[in-house]
Amino acid sequence: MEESSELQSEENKVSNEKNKKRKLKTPAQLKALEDFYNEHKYPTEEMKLVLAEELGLTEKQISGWFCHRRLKDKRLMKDEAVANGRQDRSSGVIQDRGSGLGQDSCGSSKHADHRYLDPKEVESHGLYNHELSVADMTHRRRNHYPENVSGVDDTSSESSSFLQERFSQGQDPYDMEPSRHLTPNGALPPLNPKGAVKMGHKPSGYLKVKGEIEHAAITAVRKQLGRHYLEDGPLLGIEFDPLPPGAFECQTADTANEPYSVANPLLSNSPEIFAAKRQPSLSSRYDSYYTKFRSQDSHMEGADFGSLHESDFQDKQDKKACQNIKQRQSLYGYTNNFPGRNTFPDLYEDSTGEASAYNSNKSHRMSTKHGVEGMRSDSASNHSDHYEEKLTVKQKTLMLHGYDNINPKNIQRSEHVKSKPSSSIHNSRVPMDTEERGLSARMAKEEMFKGNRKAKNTYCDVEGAGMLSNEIMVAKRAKVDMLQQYNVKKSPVAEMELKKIQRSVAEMPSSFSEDETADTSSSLDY
DNA sequence: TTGTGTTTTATTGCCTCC
DNA sequence: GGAGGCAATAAAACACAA
Repeated sequence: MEESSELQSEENKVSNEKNKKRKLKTPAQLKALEDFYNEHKYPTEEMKLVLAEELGLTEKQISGWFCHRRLKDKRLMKDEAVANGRQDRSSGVIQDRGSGLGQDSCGSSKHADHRYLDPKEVESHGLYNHELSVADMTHRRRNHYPENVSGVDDTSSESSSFLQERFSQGQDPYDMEPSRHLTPNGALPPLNPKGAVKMGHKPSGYLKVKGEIEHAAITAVRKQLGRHYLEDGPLLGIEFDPLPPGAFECQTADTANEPYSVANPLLSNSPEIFAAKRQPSLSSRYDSYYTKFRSQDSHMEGADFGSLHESDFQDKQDKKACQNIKQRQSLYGYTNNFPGRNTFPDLYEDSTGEASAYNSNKSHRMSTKHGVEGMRSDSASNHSDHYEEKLTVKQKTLMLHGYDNINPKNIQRSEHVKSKPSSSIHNSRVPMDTEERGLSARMAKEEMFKGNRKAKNTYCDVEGAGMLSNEIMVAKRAKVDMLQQYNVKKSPVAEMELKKIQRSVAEMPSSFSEDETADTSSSLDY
């Protein structure tokens, strides 16, 4: 298969000139192109050249493919817009596009068409509904090649993520291209929520915002309940001990405004709460969701590993195994192919639109981190749980090596993955331009998904057990370790990477403690 | 096996921008 | 005027039902 793909690629180059009979792109080429397209809808000439070189295609073919791909996207978005329009009219629910914050920029049908957008803007934003379209299509493509795309595993396939690394150095954990969810050993990952794409129908506008609406409703109820609402109250059916006399004597003056802090002193200083109170507008849907999620998880600070769904866990582990390979490649060969741009920092900081939507995501993640750090110190002081501290270190090193082991900015970004939605989203809120609004909505969606999974898992872990926080942490830790071991066994690539990283860690400056390096090794599987 | 519909690829012409 | 992008079109490849 591998040989045939390469052969076919070579054949493409030669035979395309000889006869005009069209050649289908190999699955690996398609995967690479799709991946790249998700990052850069309008690749520069250099990018095209490199892509062409990597994929064994001509630049013309690359250009043509991207052109057609954009057309395809546009077509799909039109269809979707029509479908959504119908749905929205019939349901009368909040429009999906833009999810509130980005509505002005993405909600109008006018913007459903690339033609009305600055191409650069389109690229850097990603049109709002783009992910779904691409996901849908890549999904279809995967069906189109039932023999398993990753089974090709030829050089082009290798170069796909590789190229992505080179040009974007970003990985959105919630990107929905199935191609990225293929495991390094060629097996399809276990079903996960993202697999819902498989259901064939894209989520309608209503379905997509339904969860948000529910959270908003919960928040509303919560505010109505005021002090009576206990975030971390006992499970239903548990009887309370009688309160001691005077138990309510020392309430804050305005408890109605501080239901959370009453319920959970840990949160009283939370900037999230502050922000939630400050933000009664549309965005409060997310804010309140974050708050809810965080409250549920107030004892879980630092134990985010266990809160990952195993499928996602596997996904991330698989992706990282591949990424690590690519990252190392990028270190010795392609760190700066394009002078003046496309280095990682450049991609991050380039605000001209060349950088993909990841830029914004990353910056968000970076900013998110700070709030989380702040909260972490809070919870740490309250919990005095050494496991938590250890996990924090572990997570840091894990993220450092698992995601981005080069760039400090990337490290920060990686922190975001484990971080909870934080106040910095709100605290750093300044008058947003269109791009930021659209981005904000998207980020909120991402965070919501993470939060959903996390909250669910948290509940699962403590369900009916009444565990003390330490026990919870231990349980979670054990779960994480188990999953890590499982993933090492399951993924030979990850195992190989593990050994390689271990070697490279041995060469690291002595400032890295042994503990950290040890954690790093196991964290690879994250 | 065949016919039909869909998707993908290649080509060409036009338009816009620099 | 050249480069890049979009749109239209043709044709090959593919999926699927009869």
